[in-house]
Amino acid sequence: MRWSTMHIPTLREDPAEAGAPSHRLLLRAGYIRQLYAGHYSLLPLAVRVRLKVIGVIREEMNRIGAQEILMPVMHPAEVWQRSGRWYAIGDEMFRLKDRKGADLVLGMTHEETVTTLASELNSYRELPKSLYQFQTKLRDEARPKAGLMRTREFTMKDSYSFDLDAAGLDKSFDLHYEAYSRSFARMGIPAIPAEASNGAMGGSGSIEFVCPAESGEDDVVHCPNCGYAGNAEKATSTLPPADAAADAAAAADAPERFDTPGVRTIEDLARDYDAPGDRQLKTLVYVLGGELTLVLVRGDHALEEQKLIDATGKADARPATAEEIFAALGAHPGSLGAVGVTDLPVIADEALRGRSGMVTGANTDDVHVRGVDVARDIAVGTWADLRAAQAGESCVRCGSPLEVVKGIEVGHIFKLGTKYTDAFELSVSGPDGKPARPVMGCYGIGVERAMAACIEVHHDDKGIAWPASIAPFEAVVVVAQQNNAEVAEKGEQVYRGLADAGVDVIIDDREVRAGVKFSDAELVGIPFRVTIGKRGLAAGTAEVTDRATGETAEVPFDQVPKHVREAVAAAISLS
RNA sequence: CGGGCUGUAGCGCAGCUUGGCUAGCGCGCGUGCUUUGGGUGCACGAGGUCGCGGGUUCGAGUCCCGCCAGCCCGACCA
Repeated sequence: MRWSTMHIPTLREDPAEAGAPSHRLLLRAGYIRQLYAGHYSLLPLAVRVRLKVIGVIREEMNRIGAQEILMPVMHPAEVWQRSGRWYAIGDEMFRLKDRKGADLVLGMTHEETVTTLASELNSYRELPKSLYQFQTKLRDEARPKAGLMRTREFTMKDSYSFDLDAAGLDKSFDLHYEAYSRSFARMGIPAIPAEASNGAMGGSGSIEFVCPAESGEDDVVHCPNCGYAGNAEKATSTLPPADAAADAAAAADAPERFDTPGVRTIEDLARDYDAPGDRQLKTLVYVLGGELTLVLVRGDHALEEQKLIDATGKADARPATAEEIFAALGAHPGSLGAVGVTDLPVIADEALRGRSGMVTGANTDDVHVRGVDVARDIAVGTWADLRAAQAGESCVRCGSPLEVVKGIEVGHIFKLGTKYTDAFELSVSGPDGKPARPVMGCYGIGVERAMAACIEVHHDDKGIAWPASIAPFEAVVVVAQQNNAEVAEKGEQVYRGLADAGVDVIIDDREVRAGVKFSDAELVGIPFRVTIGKRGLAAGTAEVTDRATGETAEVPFDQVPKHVREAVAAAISLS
């Protein structure tokens, strides 16, 4: 490939609209251009990287025995109606009508479609089976952002496993876990596997792969000591046991009301009434599945909404409005409590179990109660882990202090169960001759997002520094003096030598100053730069420079192909 | 969907507050000379429905109203 003929529109200045490093660099280095919000054209360099990412994932999927297919982007509404998601999903699904007026869906994922294919599985002997594809997904994201990080149109590698039973699903799940771990490692993406909420996908378990990055949207609770990790929506931590003596000291025979004029917050109460946050009950009011519900957490804890949803199975959760609250409890937020409340469901966080001597609102403005014994005074209907784990709390596995890191969700694997095989009434003949319902798993990797995540991790002030495994080219031959016939010819020779040695190489044969070529090579992020110039010509050497480290080696011309090929191989095996 | 901000040449911006002759600057682009291993220097040149629509005015890039688009924060995110 020749730089002089390739479309690589690099920009000298940073584009104004780009915030995240990957967004800025993808634009500036000539990889992508925006058509409109959330929709990007991939230019030649990006297409090359995308194909390499796909290549890595494809190898790893094939390695675990998955088979590649390709399903349509556009689906009849019927299959989505059959699974129920036609009704369950809101504005995020693109819907349209064809000329006959038939309802159609632009696929945001392919569980329905693959399950219709799987109807041709007839016997347990055909299981397990994993099918995968690289296909465009369309999602009407409320807020596309950060370039390729969050778009409305993107490529996803999605795979779907079918097994005879739960044990089989576990195995397929583990195989995908391995394939994902290997894929991300090969692409130089330091993805942390984190326990995650299944969310609306349902099913019995899920792990998301999170690449730590400032620009990420996920919070992951992570133990640097033992490696435990969980999405904030799911992660737990160990708390020190409550101080029984202190509880006893604050306890009372019955809850005791006391006036707290002007007190609205946990902090007010802690400061003015000797009630530290961990001695308070925080009473939140939610509308869960249309029903007003009291949610209790410790005063110094934060509710994790997803845990509330997971614990109750009610996906339509929202905080109640001040009006709804006043109508039900007769008080405003700041003076709410669950003591004596029997007409509303109460769900409480596990950290409150067994506590006594607690302080909470009295459901009268400017009045609180103390000496509350949770077991005695509150009609808790459901106990659950509801609080958000926080940095500094103890790891549930090893007890070390946890940290909270921001990251990008680059992959997610789910145990689905039989939600879709039930809906489509899929069955195979089991070993006993009776019908058996296959259990499914689904597994996704965002291809362009993985590219963005990789850049977030591999860049510096000069530009991108791709891992060799997915770089658009492995090496660039820079002809330092294009107008010097001897230098130009030597550049061509070295270029051919590298190509013949199997190196994915581009020659920068443009009639521009050497400085421009150096800057562009660094901006674009090609791992190895082979510089041919007058200096080296006399000595019979080229300079081979490592993009990531900046280290340069003088290499005799005839050894350049071998040297670079080995350097590339080493770089690829490293990751 | 709520809050904030921004739309002027391919990119980055000034001009708007206080309306006024032909709308400017830097980068990039073209031509020529120059320079030649870290985005050279000089000269000449091309490139604009000032986001769109309406209004006020003798006159609107500038003031007013409406709309659209984009960015950031939040909500949302199967």
